[in-house]
Amino acid sequence: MHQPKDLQSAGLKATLPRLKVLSLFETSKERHLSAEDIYNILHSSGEDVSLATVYRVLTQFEHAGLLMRHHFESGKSVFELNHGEHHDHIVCLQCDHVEEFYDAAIEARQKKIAAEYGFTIHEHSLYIYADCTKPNCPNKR
Amino acid sequence: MHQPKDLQSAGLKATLPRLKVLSLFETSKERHLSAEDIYNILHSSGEDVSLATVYRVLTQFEHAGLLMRHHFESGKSVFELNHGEHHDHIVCLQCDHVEEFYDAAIEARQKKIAAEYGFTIHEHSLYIYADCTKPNCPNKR
DNA sequence: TGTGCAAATGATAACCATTCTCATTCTCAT
DNA sequence: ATGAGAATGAGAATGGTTATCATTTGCACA
Repeated sequence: MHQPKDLQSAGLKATLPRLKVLSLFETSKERHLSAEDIYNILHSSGEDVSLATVYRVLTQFEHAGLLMRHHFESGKSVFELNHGEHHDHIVCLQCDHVEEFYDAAIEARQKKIAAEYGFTIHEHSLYIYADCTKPNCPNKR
Repeated sequence: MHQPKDLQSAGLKATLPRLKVLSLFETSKERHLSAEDIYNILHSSGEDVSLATVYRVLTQFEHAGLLMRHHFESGKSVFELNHGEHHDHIVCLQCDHVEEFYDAAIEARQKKIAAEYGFTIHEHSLYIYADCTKPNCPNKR
């Protein structure tokens, strides 16, 4: 993990802050992290990276295709490693737990619909907001 | 349009700012409006409503079921009249033009997928970001 | 293997959308 | 009409994010 090569080939210098952020995504149990999450995790393990740098690095990684940015209803951006396979999300409204899924039928319908309306699809985001069934979910139902 | 009755039955007093905002949604050509849009439109027609009130009224209308709130990638909330029929959106990334669509196949698949993962769907949002074909769209392709 | 320069970082101010505060004004049941 | 409580306006405050700029760092080249 965190080979300088990844960054170099993405056209980014292998700086310490960038290596730390990338490594965090590769080792963290939680796939989906916000800028604040990253800032807090790094600081609590003694790795001081400025919040401004965290934001800059996340945006750069997004543009370089290393990360994907998501806008959940929380109002803040959430990032995950771009493993190259498109997928959509189910987000629990109570505990923010996220499940990923991919459905070929939905993808196909979307393409068809966009074409009908004369649009060229750039990307799409499908978020299903729901109540999950994790035992520790604060969801009361 | 803008009958006090609508507001009363929603449990809201028929105040001037509320009537103005509601009426704006009912008469505006653009179905999808942000708080700032509304503030600007009202002011440019001599109707002075405080921006804070616009935000308050929008949130109240959303809770009352009169409006629906959407989170597009623009970063700001966008509202539209709740006509009771669920639909999804295609948003042009260049000119913010919005098309609505409904696809029974996609709806069915979503329900099925959520069930497979053990979720109870609360709501969902499907936004397709694309390039539109409006003649006045600043989209360069 | 040192050196310079462009690029990256840190600290903090600025920004933007939105919410809060609180004194004043309005709505509406009486 | 009137009074109690709700709604409003103005501006301060907030939260997430971006911009500024002086300082530091990575790295191509000598």
